[in-house]
Amino acid sequence: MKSLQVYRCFCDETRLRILNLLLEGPLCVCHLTAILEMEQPKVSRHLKALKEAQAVDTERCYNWTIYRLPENPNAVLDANLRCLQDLRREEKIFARDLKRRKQAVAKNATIGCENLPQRIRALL
Amino acid sequence: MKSLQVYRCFCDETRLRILNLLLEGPLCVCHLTAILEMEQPKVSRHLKALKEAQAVDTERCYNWTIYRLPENPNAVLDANLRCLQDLRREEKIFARDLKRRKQAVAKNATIGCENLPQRIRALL
DNA sequence: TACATATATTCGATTACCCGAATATTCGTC
DNA sequence: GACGAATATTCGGGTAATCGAATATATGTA
Repeated sequence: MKSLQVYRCFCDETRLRILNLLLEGPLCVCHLTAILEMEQPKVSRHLKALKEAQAVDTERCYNWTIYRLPENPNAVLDANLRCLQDLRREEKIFARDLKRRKQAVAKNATIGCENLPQRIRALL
Repeated sequence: MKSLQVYRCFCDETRLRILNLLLEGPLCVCHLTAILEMEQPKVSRHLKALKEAQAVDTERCYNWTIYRLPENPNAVLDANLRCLQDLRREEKIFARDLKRRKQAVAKNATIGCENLPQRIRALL
């Protein structure tokens, strides 16, 4: 049953935190790693689980992989993303993450911009 | 994080099927066992998990334990019970269970009534 | 008290999940 | 081709979830 996979995604605090962060917009792996203060392989593994459950979409952009919420989430995902927004008020960790997200993204308007390859940066 | 426990409840097909059945009204363990065509200890164990996550309420009634959805489900539970009603159209197993439920309950207007203690039956 | 029914719990084995550590891959620069 | 940065995967160990089988408990009857 397909919905079970979506529910399994929501069973892990790290994945809830990632989804909460993506509610504010796309992020690359390195930003997620920094915000969550976790090892990169761990973050990547959770992102893979989310991807397999179709809870996130990805876009490869040079060296970066941008993760975002799907444009047309299925009903179960959609309902629980809404719940997540309510949970922000109850669980401090979500608010903390959003605060750190703001700090991380403020440094660079474009994600990962600080390390963009020279050839690419010249185009901006 | 408390919501994780609720989500873990939804990660199991048997528990989803139980919740789907309870959307139509309370049931006792023996009816659930019959409808789901599973061993009773298995059903009881899943019911215990639902109870611990506060996804069901129980009421002891003579020899029977009646399980029902809580009157005031929390936000996550409520949202996903709604999703479950939509899932009925996508997953045949839910419709099948509802059909069997109707058959099981039709036999006895009162749940478990066929085996009610004589002293109790006299009161009806 | 002995017995029957409904339900709950325990036990042991299997499987699934999560993690840290190490390594692989991909893409761009020099 | 060598190197660096960003990301992905693999490996081994520990923990948690699930199951069937057996057993325990609770309630009522004779």
